[in-house]
Parts: sequence; C-alpha cells; structure tokens
Amino acid sequence: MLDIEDSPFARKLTAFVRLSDVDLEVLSDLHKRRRKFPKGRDMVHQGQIDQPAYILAQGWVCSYKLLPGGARQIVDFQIPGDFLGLRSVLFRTADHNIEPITPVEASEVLASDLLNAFSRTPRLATAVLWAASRDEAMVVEHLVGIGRRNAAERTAHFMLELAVRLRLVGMGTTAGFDCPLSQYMLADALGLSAVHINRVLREFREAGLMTFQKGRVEFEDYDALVKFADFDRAYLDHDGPLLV
Amino acid sequence: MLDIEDSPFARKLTAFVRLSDVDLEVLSDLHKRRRKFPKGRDMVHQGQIDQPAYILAQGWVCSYKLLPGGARQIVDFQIPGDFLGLRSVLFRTADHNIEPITPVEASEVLASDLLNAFSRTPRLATAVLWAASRDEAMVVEHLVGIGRRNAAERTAHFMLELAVRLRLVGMGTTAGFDCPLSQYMLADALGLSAVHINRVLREFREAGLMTFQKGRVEFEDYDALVKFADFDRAYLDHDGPLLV
DNA sequence: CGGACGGGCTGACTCACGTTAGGACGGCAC
DNA sequence: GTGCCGTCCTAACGTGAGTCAGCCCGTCCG
Repeated sequence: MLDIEDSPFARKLTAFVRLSDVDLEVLSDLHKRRRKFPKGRDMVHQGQIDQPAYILAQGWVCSYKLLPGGARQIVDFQIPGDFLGLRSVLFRTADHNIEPITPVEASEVLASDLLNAFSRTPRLATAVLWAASRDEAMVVEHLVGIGRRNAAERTAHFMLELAVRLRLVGMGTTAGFDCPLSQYMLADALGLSAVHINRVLREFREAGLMTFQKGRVEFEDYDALVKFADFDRAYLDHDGPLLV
Repeated sequence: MLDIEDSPFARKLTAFVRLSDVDLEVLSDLHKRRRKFPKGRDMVHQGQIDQPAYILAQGWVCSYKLLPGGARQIVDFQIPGDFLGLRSVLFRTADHNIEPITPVEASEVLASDLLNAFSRTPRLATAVLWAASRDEAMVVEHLVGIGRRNAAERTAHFMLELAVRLRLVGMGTTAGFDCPLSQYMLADALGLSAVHINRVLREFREAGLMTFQKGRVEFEDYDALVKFADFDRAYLDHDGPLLV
C-alpha cells in the first residue's frame, strides 16, 4: 500500500479531503506504472488521442500551445505532485503539448484507471476535481497577469507564485529556489520577448529585489517584491479539509 | 423528476457521460432552488466565503478579477448551461467576482448539495470534472490569445468561440448571434483598451468580415474570419460519451 | 423639456514592448 | 585544441496598442 509520504500528489490531496484506507489504496494503484522521460522530448503532443495522464514525481515539465506562426505560449509549469494531462484524458484528444524541462519521473494513469478509481471512491473524484480547480485558479491568475499587468509586475508575480508552489513541496524557501527555466521559456510563459524579460530581470537586479542567474532565483527583498507584484497567495492555499 | 430538455446543463453533461435514472434524479435535486438576479449587481464577490455555486438557466454573466489599480480582467463569460462558481465552493472562499450582464435565472447549489450528489453518484462527479475541464480549456485558449495573438486575431477568435458556444445551446447560427456585451466589456475580456477594440471592430466592418452593432454580431464572411483568427473549435467539442 | 449618463466613435500623441543585430561566455563534440 | 550551440546580455530602432481628449447619439429621469 502507498506510503503517503512517498507521493507529493497524495499529500496534496489530503490537504483537501481526508482520505480513508480504501481511498489510499485506490490512489496507490494509480502510482503503479512509473516511467522516466528525458529532458526536451515531448511527453504529449497536441492532437494525439488516447494519451494517458501522469502524476509527476520528479522534475519539471511545461504545458504549452503552438500557434501557426510559430509563436509559443506556455500555459503552466508543473512540478512534483502535480497531475498532468487530465484534459487529454477527459477529451480523448490532447489539446496541448507537454515537454519535460528536466529529466522527469512520473506515474502513468490511463483513462480507464482514472474512471475506475472514481467509481470505486467518489471521494477521490472530488479530490481530483479540487486539484484541477486549483490548477485552473493558477491559469486564471496567469491570464489576469498577461491581460492587465505590465511586464515587470507580471514577471515578479510569476516568480512569487512559483516560489510558493515549490515551498509547498519542500523545494525552496523564501530566500529562493533552483530554477531550470531559461529566459526564453520565461518569455513564452509571460507573453513577452526574451529581450524584454532580460531587461526586466536586470531592473530587478539593479533595484535589489531579486536575481535569477545560473539556474537559481534569489529573493533579495521578498516583502518589497510581494508588494510590487501585488501578490496574494490566497489562491494557492487551502483552508484544510472540506470533506471530513 | 428532471426533464432533461429543461436543463441545458444536463444536456451538456450527457454529451460526455450517459446518465442513468439515478444520476438524473440526483442532478434534478441540484436544480431545486431557482433564483433570479438583476443585471449589474454582483452575484458573487471576491473574498466572500461559503458562497453557493449556480447552474445558469437564463441570461449571461461574466467572471472577472479586479486589480488594485482599478484595472479589470474578465476571465470568461457564461451562458445558459454553464456552471458558475465551482471554485468558490471547493475553495470555500471566492477567488473572483461574478456579475450578471443581463437579468439572470440560475439554480443555487450549496457546497453540501454538491458533495452529497457526488457521493451518491460518482458518475456525476466525473461529469462535473469534465465540464470544469472544458471551462479550463476555454480559459487556456483565452490565455494563449492574450499572450500571443494580436488585437485583431484575438478579437476574431473570441467572437468565434462565443458563437460556437451559443450555437450549442441554440442561441445563434453561423450567421450571427445576439450579444449583450459593450465594447468596454470586450476590452476588459481581451486585455485591450475600449478605444482599440473600437478600431478593430471598424477594420472588420470595413473588410466585410463581421459587424457588431446594436447588440448583434453578424458574421459576413465566416470562413474568412475562421482562417484569419486561426480558429479551431476542437477544444469546444466532445467526441461522444466517454463513459458508457 | 433639458440635462446627465452610458455607449459608440475618432484623431493626435505617447510609450511599453517587439525586432533586429550583434557580442561574450561556457559546455560539448570531435 | 577548434568549432558549434545555447544562453545571456545589450544597444538602436520600430510599432502596436494605450492615453487623452473630444464629439455624437439615444435614453432615462426629474
């Protein structure tokens, strides 16, 4: 049976629902097919059908869409404990690409596994719905940022969100975190050009707010940055189990 | 018991799952508290706790967030058959505002109603998860538009998406649809200024692609518009019931 | 009946970002 | 070693969209 400490995903769900032994066993079944993926080669490709979903155990991936002109928009980055490709399963055909940014380990979850699991324990279905809603909340905040925040606010907000998410799985502190992203990826995520991202990062460096160099983000004045970006982490938090 | 023809929401779900009589009965229970809301006064306010969700039966609403500077980003519009405020329920506190654009009729769904319903029929939980994922797919497409499409493509894409959604509930044709939005709302949805929306609409008018006047959108060259916006409706469609 | 208000519409000016074009550095293949 | 890439970094220049300012029209309301 699944030791819950081994799965950041299971730990995340228990923040929302109290899972019974049966729930945990069903959840454990979902972890049985562990896979590895090399950096850089798409795990899921837009338009593919009957793709599995994945529970990410190690490494970072990004979900993105390509436009005909060749432009790329990164929708979100996923880190350990995140569930990938839920939409690809429910819609039968993938509506976005998923690419590992680092070497990745993940458990493969087939559509049938998922639907079986749900019918065995509705509580798990509710928990996954909650996790999906949390992801949606992040996408929404991202949308707001791109729509109505300028380049600097947007960048700061994004870095702070990432920091909170990483801290929740023990991969960073308020001092900073290891970040495998390039400035190009950052640009594609934030709807900016790489040149402009570079300008913004320089401004942050010169203002003593934060640095991003050599794969490491360091917050030099966390509180000032939070204020500057108008960052409110409420949408990432959970008030404890809703289902008793 | 619920006559499925009476609820566009029920009809939408059956596009994904085949619902049994029990499922339909549970679903029917969710429709029991019908409410009316006047245009313009928020139904849900950012930060409120323990708000109900709603199943929209009549009218349009918009979901938006406000930034401290006073800027507004509209995340999405909802039309009959859409489920509102799911995140407000699952997170216990609302992370966005919901405002009726027209007079609205909706069924109120309490958190307890929803969780009960899920525990009675897991299939319904899966169906709601699917509906939520479809909404997320729209937000994602919206994000891509704001991040990487220019003002005109973005506007065209948005109009086409709206048209497809409305057609699916019988509220428009490829010729056009009635649209209660102002240019200001359009601007706040698309991350543009009202002035610029106006310019774009004029260009479409002069190019003979589409018009938006007096509360009515008319497509004058639908195919050309689809091509111009690179609009692919796949993300709005469903391939028939996934669960048999 | 007049005035206020919300929406549409437009022109002139500004600026935040994109684009283009490079230079410097480090890691990797050979 | 040499050459090649990927990434970071910067300056100069161009432009899409914002801002400001204002006019027109219909409708609501006292």
